[in-house]
Amino acid sequence: MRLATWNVNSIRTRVDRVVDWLERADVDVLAMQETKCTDAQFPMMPFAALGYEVAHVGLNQWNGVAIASRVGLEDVEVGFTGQPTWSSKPEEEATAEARALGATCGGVRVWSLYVPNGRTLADPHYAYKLDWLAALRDTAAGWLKEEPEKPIALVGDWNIAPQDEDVWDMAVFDGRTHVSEPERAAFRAMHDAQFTDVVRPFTEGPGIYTYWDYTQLAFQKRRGMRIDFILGSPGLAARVTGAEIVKDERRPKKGTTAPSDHAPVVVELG
DNA sequence: ATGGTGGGGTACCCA
Repeated sequence: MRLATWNVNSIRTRVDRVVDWLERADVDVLAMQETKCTDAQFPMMPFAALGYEVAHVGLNQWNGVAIASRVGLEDVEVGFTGQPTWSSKPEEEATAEARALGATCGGVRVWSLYVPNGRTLADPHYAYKLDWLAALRDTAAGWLKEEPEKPIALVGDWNIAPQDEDVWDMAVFDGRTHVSEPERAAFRAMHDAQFTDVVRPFTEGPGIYTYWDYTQLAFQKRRGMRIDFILGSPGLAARVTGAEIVKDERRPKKGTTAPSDHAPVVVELG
């Protein structure tokens, strides 16, 4: 089974590129972030034509997460049921932001996650980001307490560069979000909760990224960030046989729409 | 040069 995550930056704009990649990538499950549409606006037909079922949550033009699967799509769940401390915001607001969608696909519990950006260290969104991550850790740890062997994948845009080598120039990021110590501690805490990065062992840096800013020719200048991750529970990590970052999908192509600013990340499970 | 490029929308906000 091949499981992928991709921040698509608007599925309505990008659907042709996403579906074109799916046709070639032999991916069974694709988690998407930043779909930027409502459920009614999500372009289901191109996915259905390739044999994928899709679950989506997005209540407005911001955010929105989805899971497309051709190996079953069961127990679809928005946010974390039974976790009122899911975020520092009221539950209905957190749901409206549509940052987490779970489903069981081919026996694997998959969560498509769009971690809050944080904006700046002084912004209330930064505190919200840390609260969100703490709630995610506590919730995920609870799942493993119930079922230690359960294969669970926490995939998506984490908006954290956990190591210095995960950004093209640490000096540029001094004092900014994504590299701050509290954010990195939150990412390490996921590992302490037994959810480990299953992609990095197959894609060692430095210079290996999943995101390149649209501005200042960042992609052409190889100025990127590694912020998209697949974290696996022990039961999932034991099955991983390979992983890749599909950098080619970040490349502009003549005669087609612009690429997303993120590349897909894929993990292979035995 | 306080820029650049994208997406959402239709005035700017967000990444």
